[in-house]
Amino acid sequence: MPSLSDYLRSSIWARDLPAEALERVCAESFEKASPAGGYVCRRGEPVEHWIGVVEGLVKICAISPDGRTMTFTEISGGGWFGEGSLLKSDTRKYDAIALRPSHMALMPRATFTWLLDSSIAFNRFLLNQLNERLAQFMATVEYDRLLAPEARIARCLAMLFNPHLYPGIEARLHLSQEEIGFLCGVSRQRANQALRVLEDAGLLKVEYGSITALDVQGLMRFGE
DNA sequence: TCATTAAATTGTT
DNA sequence: AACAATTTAATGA
Repeated sequence: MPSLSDYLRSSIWARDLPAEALERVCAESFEKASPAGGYVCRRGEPVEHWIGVVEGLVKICAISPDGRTMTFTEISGGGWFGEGSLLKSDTRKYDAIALRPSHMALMPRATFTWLLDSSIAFNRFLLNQLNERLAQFMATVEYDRLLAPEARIARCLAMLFNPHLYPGIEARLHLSQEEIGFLCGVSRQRANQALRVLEDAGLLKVEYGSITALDVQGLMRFGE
């Protein structure tokens, strides 16, 4: 696992920062670990940090009043989240839960705000990240309303390989079929069935507790 | 290292 | 939703 300092320095947004700015970011940020199943942060909490996943996998999710869970997206190593909440002065709107033992980098609000006020490069990065996220969620609504379940699941999974939002993602994703169901808005049974169709199409490989993407472009085009 | 057991995940109805 | 089968992880000799 990379050290916190190495992790911060290798983040995409850090590349165009002057050395002194990086020093300050490293000095003020800190690390936090969460066990599998543990909350990284919860809905309703005050938002004090921008959060980067150093290692592991974190889902951003909500739970319905009757207990059903739905997942918006999964953040893997290299990904950052929570900037939307930091830009507003409001409590956190969603839960973040570690799906595997995970390490997070926490950048305090003051540091984040300072970067925002002092670095055009950082602003450019954030604008791009917000734009990519908006595109992802617009696409999700589109797929949800226009596509058959198998194509929807294919594209939900393909979107996790967006290099802007999830720079450290690997072809093999350690997600159970139940979690894939939460992510794609289908039952575990439906996810199971769809995964086998996609495997037969040669687009991914299904294994115990994980899937391996073989053809992300193909997943994105499935059902056209 | 191997066998046993529990827990997690998947397959099926 | 429930149940059975399978895979992995944990434990202890």
